[in-house]
Amino acid sequence: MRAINRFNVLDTIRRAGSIARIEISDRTQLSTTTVSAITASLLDDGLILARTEGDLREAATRGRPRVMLELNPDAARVVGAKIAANRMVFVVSDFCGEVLSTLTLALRVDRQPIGVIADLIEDGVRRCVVDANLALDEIDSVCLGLPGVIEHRTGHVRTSPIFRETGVDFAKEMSGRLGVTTIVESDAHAITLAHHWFGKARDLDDMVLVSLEQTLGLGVLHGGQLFRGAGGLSHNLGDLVLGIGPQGTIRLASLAGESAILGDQPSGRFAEAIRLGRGMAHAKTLIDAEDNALIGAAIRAGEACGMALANIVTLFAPPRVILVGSSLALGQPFLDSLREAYSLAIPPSIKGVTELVFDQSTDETWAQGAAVVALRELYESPWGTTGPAPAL
Amino acid sequence: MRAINRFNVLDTIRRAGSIARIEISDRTQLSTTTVSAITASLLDDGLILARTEGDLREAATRGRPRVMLELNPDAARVVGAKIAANRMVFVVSDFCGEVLSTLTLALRVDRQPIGVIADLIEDGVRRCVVDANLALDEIDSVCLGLPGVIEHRTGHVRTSPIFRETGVDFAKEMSGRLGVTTIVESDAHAITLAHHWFGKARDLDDMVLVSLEQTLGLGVLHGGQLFRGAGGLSHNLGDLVLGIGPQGTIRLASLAGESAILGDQPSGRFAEAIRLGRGMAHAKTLIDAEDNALIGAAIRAGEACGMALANIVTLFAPPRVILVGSSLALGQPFLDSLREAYSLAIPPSIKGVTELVFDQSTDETWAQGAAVVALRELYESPWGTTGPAPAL
DNA sequence: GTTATTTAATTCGCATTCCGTTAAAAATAC
DNA sequence: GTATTTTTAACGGAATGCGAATTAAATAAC
Repeated sequence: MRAINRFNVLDTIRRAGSIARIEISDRTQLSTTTVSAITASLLDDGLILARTEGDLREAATRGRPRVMLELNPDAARVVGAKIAANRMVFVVSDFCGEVLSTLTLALRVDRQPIGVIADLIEDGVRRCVVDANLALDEIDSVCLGLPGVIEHRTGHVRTSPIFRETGVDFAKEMSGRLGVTTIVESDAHAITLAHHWFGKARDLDDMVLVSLEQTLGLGVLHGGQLFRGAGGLSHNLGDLVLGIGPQGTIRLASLAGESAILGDQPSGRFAEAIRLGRGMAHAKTLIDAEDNALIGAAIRAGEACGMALANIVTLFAPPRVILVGSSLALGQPFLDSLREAYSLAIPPSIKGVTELVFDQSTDETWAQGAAVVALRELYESPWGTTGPAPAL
Repeated sequence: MRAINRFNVLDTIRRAGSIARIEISDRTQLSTTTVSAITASLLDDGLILARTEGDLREAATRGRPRVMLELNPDAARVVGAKIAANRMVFVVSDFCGEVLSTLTLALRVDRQPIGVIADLIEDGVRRCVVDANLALDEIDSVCLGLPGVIEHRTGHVRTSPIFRETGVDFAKEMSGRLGVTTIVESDAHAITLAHHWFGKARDLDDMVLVSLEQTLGLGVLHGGQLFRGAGGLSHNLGDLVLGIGPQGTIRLASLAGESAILGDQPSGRFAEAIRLGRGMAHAKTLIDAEDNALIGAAIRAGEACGMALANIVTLFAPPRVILVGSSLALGQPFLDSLREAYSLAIPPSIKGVTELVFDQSTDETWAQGAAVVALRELYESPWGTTGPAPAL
């Protein structure tokens, strides 16, 4: 009981960023007495801080000025990471989700043995922590966001484009190496929470995010919680079947995956750009130069995505869908055909329910999302009402 | 707080059917003291009953015998209904979900004006209540399960094959006519809860149900709760897009809907059978007689369903999928091609996660599911942990 | 037939937590 | 200084939940 109220107060403070006790009691429907008791205990535990100035009401109010409460950034530190096939981005973040240090490693890791990848990640985490002037034992939790199908609950990576192996118990592997609790999560889920806390879904507890990267991922937020399949399984949109062709099933990934758009030849015109993680940017310049083959690929990919998107909206009917990922960089041809296919495929009965939003986040945002996953586990919401955060 | 525990105790009793206090305290982790207090209040309110005999342990145990507690069937009565295009089925059920009376009306209502349909439903409800030797004012709640896209929260019917109009506020309409709180819910959601309480998902809090009737519907159970879209919107699987053909999008309904399988000619060979609601049964006899046109249609429908099913499993990754609905009556050709297309389309990464279960429930089960929807509202789960019920 | 044993359920007393009210303290505007 | 507003503190009352002891009801043992 106390735990619930305590969490609600803490969560209210987080959402508001900075808030007076009276306001907390207003929003949580708790008496000022109780709020005072709980905030006193939170202050005691060092989870929040009091600031004498900062009352945002009209400067000229009489009466005792409000004491603003806010999260204590130093209450915890976590590391979030986005692990992609050709780059890794790490952030160290404080208890508020604010980034303390960033590290980007541009290197191609896919198809390396697990041990090598784990080595590189371990290295990145350690370096990023040092960059933040911290030691690893000051880190409370680490969360790695990877592409693929991941069982969050068990930390099992069922399949991932960056692993040769399937069924890797990666959370255990990394926890052992780092000596810090390590969570493994789908990168799409991470960016979904990032948008919920800081981005374009701050105002919503229900939404869907589609990530168009090397892998096509999905994040569904329902009642402020990530919707996970059995065992906390993440979704892999690329596995969606769009039809049956002459040589078997046609999956979304084969039309709209990175390699489908850019071509998969190891010695092709993109090989070098892709290796450097600049495939999509390079593609964009070629499209601007009216490279018809590429424009065609982008249009086909957009159509496939639009159709898949319509199906997802049919199933989830969210008020908002956020599209993110490197493929957005393809620009007009891709986006226009996506939008067109979407509006063609969306059934009339739910037209107008869903709003499409495109967002080109930096990789840092993805890593920050992973940090949010870690923070949410620390917050340990008893009844899971973690909601949006303040405008930064 | 008390409300939570009270609900949990009540729910535990419902799931167990018959259970001693000590066992409740075991399962709920509440102290025997608290359980005693709560059960006393439940007994006082007439929601549960005590039975001296019925201790199921080995007959020869020493000690004070257990007093078994069970739901009081008379604590509430609800009406559940399945409204389909060519028939209506009503049940009156008690507080346990047990059926007290049934009424089936075989009549074609689709495309009638709202007023006519409402008249017929009102009539059916009233007659079924009388059949149960009850008066309407002894009914606590009514729930109507209809096909289509329905906003449970508002009682709005966005689209339904049985209504000419769109955007009908049907809950309000029927509440007014009956003078009883009336809930409107998707028929697929109703049968989903029926399976959760009484059927093939008693042991699961997470599962997906696909209903293959005139309309193709979906029910997703997540943490013991129905997963609803924005505004409690129900899903319409028939709107899923399977590809783009020469004349626009190809939707699942156009391949696997009832009219797609049976043909849509008003004067066709099925016209009469369909009108009588025996379309699928008739089709089955023709298939058994090796009617190739129909077998072909069934196979195409099965393939389309299997593919759509694989996509749904890709998105939700439930441990079990239950398939229900009249189309299952088509038999081998349909089921085999469905299974084949499914196993072809299911991505290897989640192979083995999901178990397919086919179930040919009677219409009464659907109506019973609607009754469960009504009962759940009465139970008013504070934290929504309503789970499975005992084998009957 | 009486007593001991075992198990189930209830009663009693205690601790916690919350709320409401009231009062006091703090801090500022007028 | 006085008025105003926020925050803290204190007391009483109410609800809840738990542990320990007690009662209840049956069987086993003698």
